[in-house]
Amino acid sequence: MNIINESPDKIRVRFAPSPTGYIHVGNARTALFNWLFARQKGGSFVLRVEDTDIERSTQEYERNLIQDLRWLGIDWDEGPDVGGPFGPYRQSERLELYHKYAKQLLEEGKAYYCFCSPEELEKERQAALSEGRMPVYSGKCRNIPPEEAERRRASGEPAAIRLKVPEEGLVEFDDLVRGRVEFDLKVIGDPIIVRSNGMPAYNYAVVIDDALMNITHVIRGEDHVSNTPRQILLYKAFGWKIPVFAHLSMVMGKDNTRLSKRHGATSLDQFRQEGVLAEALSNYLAFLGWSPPEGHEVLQLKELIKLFDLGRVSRSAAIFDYEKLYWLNRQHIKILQPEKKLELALPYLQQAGLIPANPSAEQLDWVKKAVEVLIEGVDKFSELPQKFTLIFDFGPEKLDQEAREIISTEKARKVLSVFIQKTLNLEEFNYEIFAQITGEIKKETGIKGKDLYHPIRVALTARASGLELDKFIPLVEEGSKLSFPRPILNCLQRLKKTASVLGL
RNA sequence: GCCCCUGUCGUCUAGCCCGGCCUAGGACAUCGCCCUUUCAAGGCGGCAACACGGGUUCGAAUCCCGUCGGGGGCGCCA
Repeated sequence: MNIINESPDKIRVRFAPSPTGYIHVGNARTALFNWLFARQKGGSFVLRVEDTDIERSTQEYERNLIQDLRWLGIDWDEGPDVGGPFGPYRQSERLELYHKYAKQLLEEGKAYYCFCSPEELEKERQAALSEGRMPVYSGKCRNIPPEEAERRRASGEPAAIRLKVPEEGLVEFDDLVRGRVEFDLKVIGDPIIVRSNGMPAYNYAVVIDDALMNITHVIRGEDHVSNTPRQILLYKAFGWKIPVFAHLSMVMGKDNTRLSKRHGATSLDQFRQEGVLAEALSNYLAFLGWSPPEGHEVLQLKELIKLFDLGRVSRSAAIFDYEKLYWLNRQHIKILQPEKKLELALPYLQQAGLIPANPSAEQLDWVKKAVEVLIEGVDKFSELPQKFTLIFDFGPEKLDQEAREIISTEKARKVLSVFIQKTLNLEEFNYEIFAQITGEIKKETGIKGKDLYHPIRVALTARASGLELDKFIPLVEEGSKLSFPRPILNCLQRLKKTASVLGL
């Protein structure tokens, strides 16, 4: 084994995804828990790429993986892109290692060649299943003399390598989140460690890698608990130190099935594109199955590191709640600096064609103010362009039902005709003028409050709801002076249009 | 089917290990009220859970057994 100049009891964890697609939030949560644990304990976090499934692994997926994890806020001390003393960090580059140790097991008589065909094995499996037994390899090739096995291999017969597992006994381990877990060896057959194509099997490669990389704590999904005894058996066969295991419960969709595209966004990439903040997503992910002793829920990564505790991780599966994620996102958006909000909002507004690709300083300044007020109550940045239509779109000719009702009353007609009359000959408009005029109307007609302001809102925005008018008016006035791809009408222009549409 | 894990409000969970402080706490969602120049945001309040059945005990969400439900696994996938 590698002897590296590092304190032997230093905590080392790893995240070992296979680059076969975009990274799923469930995996991201596993990565996050590993990372939080490592960072809190002053340990090392290793990224290892499990790309032995040549059919499905690609370089591009690996790049995405790295990019997505970085975006989330996770970094690693060792990995395929940054190197490290225990490399290489891609399984496809560690093939000789697997062969070397497989050979060792073979020589020690702890492993053997298996010549059973996949079809044959499948038949046995089906038979066991239909008889209500756990499918366990029969051990048929277990006692083929090594010389004979060698001969058959030399003649070109395909062979896999299996680990010899004791026939009786118990494999047990103390899981950091689930406590003691036991498996009867009777339900564990001799697992294949090297496939007949020469590639290592997953259960074998992880053990070699984890052991050689000095991984002390294996934190992974619950779907691996039944792999654990096989892996422990391998550690024992080599006489290696067995790491501490911690199995995290699964992340489910609303219908209690594994979270999938059907349920909505599931990859980090999708959430990023939607405009969910990385800090909101990591915050939410951390709270799936874990909670700090004190009730605070809106936390930054730094605080999560401080508070995280594997012992407080829940053992039952958690349902991914988009509503709560969006709530957390709103909370994190709220505490962002205005400059940051602008930076994040801009791409969405540009893509919607509202803001030019190279905006002027004045335009940027205006957008910053607009974002500041329009982002209120927005779940994710992708919803922002829709909010901006309040400013950019003005269509009094196509009012919705609610707006139409508001301006259809006697009082509303009165307010509007007076208001429009008083603005008819104005050269400019601003909130002070607005306040003065509404004050006059109140005095002259006795109409006030909702009856007064609501119709004016509709006249100015062509909608029943939106921003407060004291925010809306300055924003529109200022914006109308800047040349946007889609020009913003100022208040007086809006009023004229409304007047003509309504025949006032 | 077999093996493993798991079961507190609709959801995430606190409490469980070390029984009484639990008439079970918080958050999201939902409902209502307040605030208000609409809506939202915000503030306040309401509704809402110990899966079920047996034990053990003076006393059980907490300990034990069983039932039922949910999830995971049972590959020459990872």
